[in-house]
Amino acid sequence: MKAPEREVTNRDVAERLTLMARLLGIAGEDQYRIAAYERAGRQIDRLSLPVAGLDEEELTRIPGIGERIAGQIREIAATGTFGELRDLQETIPGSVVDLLGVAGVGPKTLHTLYKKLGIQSLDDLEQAVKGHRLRALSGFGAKREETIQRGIEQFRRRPNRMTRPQADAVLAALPDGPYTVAGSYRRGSSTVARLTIVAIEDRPETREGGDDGVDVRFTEPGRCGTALLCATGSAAFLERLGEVAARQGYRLTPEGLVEAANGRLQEFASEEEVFLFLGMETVPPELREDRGEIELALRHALPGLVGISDVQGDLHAHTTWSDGRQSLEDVAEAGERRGYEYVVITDHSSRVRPEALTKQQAEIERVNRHHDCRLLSGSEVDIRSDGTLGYENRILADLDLVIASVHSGFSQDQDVLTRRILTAMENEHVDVIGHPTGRLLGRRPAYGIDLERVIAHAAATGTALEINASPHRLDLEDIYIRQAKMKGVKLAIGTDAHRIGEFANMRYGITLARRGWCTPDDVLNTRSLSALLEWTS
DNA sequence: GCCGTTTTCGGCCCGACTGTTTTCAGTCG
Repeated sequence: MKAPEREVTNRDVAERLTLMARLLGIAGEDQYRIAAYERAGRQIDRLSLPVAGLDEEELTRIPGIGERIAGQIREIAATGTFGELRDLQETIPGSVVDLLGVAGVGPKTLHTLYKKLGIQSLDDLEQAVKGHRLRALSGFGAKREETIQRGIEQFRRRPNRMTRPQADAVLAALPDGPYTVAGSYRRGSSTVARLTIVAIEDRPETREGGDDGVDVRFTEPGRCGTALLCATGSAAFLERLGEVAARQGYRLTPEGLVEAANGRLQEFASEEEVFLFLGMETVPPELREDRGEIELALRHALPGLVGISDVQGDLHAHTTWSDGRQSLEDVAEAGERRGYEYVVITDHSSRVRPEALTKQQAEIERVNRHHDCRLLSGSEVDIRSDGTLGYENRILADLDLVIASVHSGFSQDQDVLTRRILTAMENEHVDVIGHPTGRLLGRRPAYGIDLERVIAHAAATGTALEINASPHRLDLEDIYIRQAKMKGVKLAIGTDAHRIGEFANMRYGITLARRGWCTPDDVLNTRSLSALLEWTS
């Protein structure tokens, strides 16, 4: 038995257990046994206490962890894995497990494909689809072959980019030291291909760092301004800024501004000093995309962007009443800790029967008596595939805020999908369209809708569009946020929090709103409670 | 596999949707 090379984290344990669940699924095991491992994995993942130090008795006190899995967790803590998992891994290659990432392929399908057709890899699967070997199996037909073929194409195209939490994890693992994160991360991009950091040293050696997907640039304190500016980009922004400098007789370099006439170097300790020297307003990193910001900065006319401190509440939260893991009390407490005036409870219409919704409203009133942060009664109501909404109008009329979202029928053609959303906006009770494009970063592309039509109709009907702040969605994308804002459409930033920790994702939503040039006035939840309620009524 | 208990085995979240079926299984959220 080999000891693990580093301390085993809860994430490591959770990953092992989740992998066990997947392998059992492919092996065709009992679904409840599979579910037990999935549940255990989720449970460990959300635990704040490090699980590696617990003994078996303490472990079994965690809901969903019994004697068996407790023993396996102890084994993971000691050796990095566990025997039963190793045994299963020997019978099922890892390349088979990866196929679960193909949309339309679930555990049951994969079990059949693996056992009956011996499919072990993406290439195998594609060959089988192309050779029409799937439709020979019972339960499979031409349509499923097409679905899986689309899934394969999408899987192959998936970009190799980090989500922001993945990037944060890489940054957290870096050794301490004076440095600033630059690049697209600093500009607030929704995903990051490569991390760029500027390390500040008194006597920088001439060297290039670049381990572990991190690009390190060294500078000294006196030159930090241009170094950071150049490392932050974007390329288009820097090119345009270079032109501004050139018109004044300078060349922009990471070391400083070089006088064209005599090669003398002008150094700057901060970005602000560079912009000041060039006679410009400081351009916030989120705007540095060459979308007109340089011209405005020269005229000192940049918009006053919305900031996290402008936020008065969260407009999108789930609880245990649907698929969330937090109670109403948990939400009220989380809102209080964040200094919010309100949080809107927006459980899924598909999971809360009308009678339960009435009960929830009573419960919300009860919770509100004990907390300063006011819970509002809302819903995330499905826009069903036939275009109808998940609740009748008389129920929607009773709610403080209604978010309407598409959760199904993603593959409908663009016109049908677009019209579903337009129709939803026409309902007088619908206040917000949730995650308007439905994308899941790195997993699923945006569904095909005509966003220009959606934005125009949002303006016409006075419906807000959501900026979904979940780092796995970050939906709407910045250029559409800006288009919406320019048409007078309000943006509703919601975290879509399913558990307490996710309220902190608001910062991602704010970053995205800033990339869309939003001022506080463009964002619905910068309003006070009374102003918000006035807007919705 | 876990849990709760009618203490040793039966139930485990569920609704919408799709495709392949003629009543259901699998996927997805």
